[in-house]
Amino acid sequence: MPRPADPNAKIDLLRAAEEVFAERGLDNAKVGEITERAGHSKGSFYLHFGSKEDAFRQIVESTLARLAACLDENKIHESVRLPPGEHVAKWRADDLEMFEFIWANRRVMRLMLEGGGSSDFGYLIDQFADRSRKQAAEALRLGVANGLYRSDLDVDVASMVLAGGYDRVARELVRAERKPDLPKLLATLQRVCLTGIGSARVTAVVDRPVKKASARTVRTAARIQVARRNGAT
Amino acid sequence: MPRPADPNAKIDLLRAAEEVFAERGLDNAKVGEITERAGHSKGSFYLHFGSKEDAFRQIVESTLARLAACLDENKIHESVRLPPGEHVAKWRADDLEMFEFIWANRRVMRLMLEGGGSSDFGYLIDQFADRSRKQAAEALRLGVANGLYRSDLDVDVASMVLAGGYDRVARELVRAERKPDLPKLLATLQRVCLTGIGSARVTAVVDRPVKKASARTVRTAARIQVARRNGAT
Amino acid sequence: MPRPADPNAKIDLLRAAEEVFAERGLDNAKVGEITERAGHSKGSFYLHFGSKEDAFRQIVESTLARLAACLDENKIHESVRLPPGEHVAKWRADDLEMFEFIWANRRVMRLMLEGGGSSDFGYLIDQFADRSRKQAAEALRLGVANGLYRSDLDVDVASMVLAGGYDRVARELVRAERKPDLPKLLATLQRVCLTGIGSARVTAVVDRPVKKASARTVRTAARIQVARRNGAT
Amino acid sequence: MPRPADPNAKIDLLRAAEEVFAERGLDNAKVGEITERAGHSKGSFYLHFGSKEDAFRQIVESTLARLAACLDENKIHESVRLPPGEHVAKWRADDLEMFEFIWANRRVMRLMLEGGGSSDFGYLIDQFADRSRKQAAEALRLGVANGLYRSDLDVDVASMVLAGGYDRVARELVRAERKPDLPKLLATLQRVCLTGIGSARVTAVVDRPVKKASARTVRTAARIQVARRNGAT
DNA sequence: TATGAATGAGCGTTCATTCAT
DNA sequence: CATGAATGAACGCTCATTCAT
Repeated sequence: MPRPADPNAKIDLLRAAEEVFAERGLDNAKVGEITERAGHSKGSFYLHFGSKEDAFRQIVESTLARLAACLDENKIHESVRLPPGEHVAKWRADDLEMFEFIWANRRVMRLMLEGGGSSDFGYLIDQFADRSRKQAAEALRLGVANGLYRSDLDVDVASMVLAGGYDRVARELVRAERKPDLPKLLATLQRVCLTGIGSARVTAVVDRPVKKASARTVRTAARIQVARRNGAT
Repeated sequence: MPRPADPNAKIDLLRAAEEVFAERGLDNAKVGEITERAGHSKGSFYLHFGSKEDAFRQIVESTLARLAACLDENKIHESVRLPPGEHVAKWRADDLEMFEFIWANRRVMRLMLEGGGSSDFGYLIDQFADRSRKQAAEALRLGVANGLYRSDLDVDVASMVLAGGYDRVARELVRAERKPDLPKLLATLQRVCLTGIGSARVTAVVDRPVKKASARTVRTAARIQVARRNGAT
Repeated sequence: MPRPADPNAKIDLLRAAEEVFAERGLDNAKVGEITERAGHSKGSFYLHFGSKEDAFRQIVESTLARLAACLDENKIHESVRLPPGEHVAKWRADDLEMFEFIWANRRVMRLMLEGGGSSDFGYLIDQFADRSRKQAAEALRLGVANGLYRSDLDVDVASMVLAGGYDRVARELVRAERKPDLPKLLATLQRVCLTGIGSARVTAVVDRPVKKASARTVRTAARIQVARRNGAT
Repeated sequence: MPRPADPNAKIDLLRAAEEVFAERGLDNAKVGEITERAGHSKGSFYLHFGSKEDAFRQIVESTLARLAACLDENKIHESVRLPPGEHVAKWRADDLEMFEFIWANRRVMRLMLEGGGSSDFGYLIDQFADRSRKQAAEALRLGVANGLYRSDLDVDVASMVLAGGYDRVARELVRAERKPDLPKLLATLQRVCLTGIGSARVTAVVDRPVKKASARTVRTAARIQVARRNGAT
């Protein structure tokens, strides 16, 4: 049964594609299932997309682009110039915006965070991960320079922890069944990132720039490597 | 006596399979390519594995099992009972063992961390992520009880940051071309986790349990949601 | 409007499938050969049939269903109520209809009578054989009650002979190169069935219900069994 | 685990092959299953048989050869020279011998009667059917000449009925779960063949040589053919 | 002779993409 | 623009047969 010209065709198809990609991953998604759910014909799919991969790319890239706006360099430059109290509040507001977006688009975000079900698009995910880390690094660098962050901070490693921590929160969020209290969650997240986990007793032990590994650690590591050489499968 | 079983057959096949799965992902890996690279026949593959998926599962599960040994609960219980200095050293030694393993098995680890190229095995990755987070939470809980970690720590959120931070470091590691100085890297990582990123100026602002979101944050969030309702696709 | 469905596609495929199944049997028939002979693509085959077995089933079952109409119970009930002369004529007309059908569909009929070339479909053939025998038994029972057939008839055995005799005629027919004179053949067949093969001299010997095996026969049988015990594999 | 030289190897393999062929048909039987059930190696199978088909042929042909002995021409020549009473008794004894053999070898017999599960061996079955019919024809011819059978018998058709009737009884026998009372069954079978099924009322109608089809029958047949041309699928 | 691991040709089926209407 | 029947390359898996021991 043909239907009249449908200006919503592409939207229907994108929505259905998103659904199917999310459920099955790129490789196991069938064009036929997408068009069936969209209520359009297979031919219509190829009127709007060059290929199945193209549809996937359009979905992922548009989401990625919109998400990237939340990780804007300008915001960072602005933010680090603020006095501590406002900096912290701005940070939280920016995070909230980003996580609201992630929640709203959790299906696609989850698809992306879990690799898209195809190794061919790993680059997209990597790209985003690299970007978020670089932004974190830049923010830390500026923050250190502005006295917001610890002057002895190893920016490379800290940016990994920061990006990774946020990444993990995002991964949990996209899999959540009910929307959590985001402002509260993000405030706590921020606080953990800023203050770390150690009590005074412990931070005293580590709270100085690490020059090099202690002799003891090096010996332990050596033992482990020897063990592995002998026994690993 | 029949021709004796080629003792290398399965190993060759596993190695080749690992290679091909890593390059193409499960779905796009071709059994023919695996056997060709392994230098064995197609039939031989099915002498050792029930199916392509079975080979994938064997590779991933055995790696996962060996990795799980590095995330042992006993270690945690031991570790938190030590005095701060030793606790910190033990932590680093355990981390080193784990990351040495990850480096040694970086090809499979990368495959797993990037979703295996198939949505059917997402559960494996999820499972591991859940596990690592639960272990982190348990460690934090005990550490707080023992006075090692801040008494006002939100264990749920902090465990996400911790697991996420380590996760990210692992992701960078499996993609690294040259082996980094792991002891140094892990010491820095540990230090960041323990002390956080904030300078005294900033931590002062946030260094108290968060009761609820500030009025300002709530207003910001509301604005965002309205914006999304109007414009998001 | 899409390209309209090729109305001949399924018919072409069925014809070709029938041909190939008849030549090679189900198991040795190759889908590729069927589609090649049909002048359609391999994909087209799966547009019309769920599997090779499904195509086989469709061919066999539709023929079987149409054939079953020739073995209708109603016809039997009608027929046995007629006076002898008309009964005999009706019988011949019904047989003619059935054997005309068998001739017209001799390729499929032969396929079926010879087991379809696959043990998985033996049940179809058995089913038909059972049915034809049951119909014969019913017809005989009614005929005996109506005085058309011998009152001392052993219906069970006679129905086997009847069904078997017709079965064999059908088997010869489906392998015949030229169409025989069916009305004549069937008239003769009917006559043999009705009057038997024995001359008066011989029928006198056997023309009474058999009570039990004679002593001589039993002794013979015993000898045979002993012989078998000693020598048969 | 190798076993000592086993002179029973071929017998074990034949028995297992018979079993598997009977269960699955030639095409679906797997050499691996045969050797497993036989308790021998795959290699051993090919030491005794050139191929799977060869094993099948050996099984079928040896059974067929032994069965053929039961359909011996000499017996026929002997039998028809006997006076009626003895002729009938001899017939029954010969039948009994044959059906005892069929019962004893019912698994292979069933395999053969049902087409062996492969069209490639249809010729064996056809061959046997032709042979049994020819023997029947020869017996009838001689019997007519000797006044044992009706002088107006159409030997060609009657031999089909005879061979078909016996064939059907054999088909039922090979599928029977318990051994029937063969002497009684065969006596009844013989009686039906000799005397036919018709009562005097009916045989009177047909008991004369058929010259040609009646005008009425021909018209009926014509009607049917017209109908088929118009309506057949 | 006996073994059973190894082989690889072969086939059923899927599904992204095309194109006549 | 829209349709969906048609296409055919591609791939997982099977299993009869071989042969080093």
